[in-house]
Amino acid sequence: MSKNPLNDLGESLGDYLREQRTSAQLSLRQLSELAGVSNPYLSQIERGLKRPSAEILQQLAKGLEVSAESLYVRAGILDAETAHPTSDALDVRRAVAEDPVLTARQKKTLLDIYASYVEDDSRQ
Amino acid sequence: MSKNPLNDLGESLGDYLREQRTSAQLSLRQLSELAGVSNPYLSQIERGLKRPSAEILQQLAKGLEVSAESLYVRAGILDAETAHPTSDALDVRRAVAEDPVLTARQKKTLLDIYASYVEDDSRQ
DNA sequence: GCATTCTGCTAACTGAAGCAAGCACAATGG
DNA sequence: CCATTGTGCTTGCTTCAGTTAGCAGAATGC
Repeated sequence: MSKNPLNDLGESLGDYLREQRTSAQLSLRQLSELAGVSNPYLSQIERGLKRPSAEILQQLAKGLEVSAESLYVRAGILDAETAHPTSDALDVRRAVAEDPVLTARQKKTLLDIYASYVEDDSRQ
Repeated sequence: MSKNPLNDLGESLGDYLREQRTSAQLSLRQLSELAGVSNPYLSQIERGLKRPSAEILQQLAKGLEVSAESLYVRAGILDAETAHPTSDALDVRRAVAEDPVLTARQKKTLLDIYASYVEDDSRQ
């Protein structure tokens, strides 16, 4: 149906990036300069036409002063789903769940990441 | 000197991967099957000839049952240095900060993501 | 009115990620 | 002694991330 293979993730990442960029009062070229990428490429990322590598995401995160992980999650390359929560340290989970400013989606993201950390720790 | 552009990171990642694979008693093909990549490509990754994308790294991590994050670090695409958190909504922050099973780095990651959510929310 | 300088976007190219097919060598075993 | 099946590696090929060069429109100023 869609000839564009990266609709879902690409767009949500792109939207988020553009949102962050504009709210930071940066032009495409300014951010591209900060992040060390070309401005047309950044434009394409923001419109969901290209999906940036993790390296590029890290650069962009630095330029925008947001966490690289948050971009990774948005880009779908950090996901943390394997998790079956262990029964350990419920404080973080509860604090996240009860936080009034987070959206349900954001809560899920945080909980997933947290779960992956806990699982990882017990694994190795 | 070296005609190979990705010596440092590529090799340390490759060495680590091969180490993990062999100690897990897996052949190239077995792991490539588990991770959903081709076996020649995995071979090249392990020898530092190719540098895998974050997606591939995630798959490999899953197959080896190690954390994706550890591979990202080895691949040089996760580094964790960025942020300066804002001062808002202390509950989640405190719960994360005081969690005993999280590493300092993981705490930082979670706090960064949380900060980006909160910042994003108050921004717009 | 026209030049400058922003803004974002398009087009065409380069280089490398990742693939399928297949090779060379050991070890088994009929 | 040769077929089979395992190991890892090499060779081309396709696809796409990321590039440079340049276009179209809005805002400034001479």
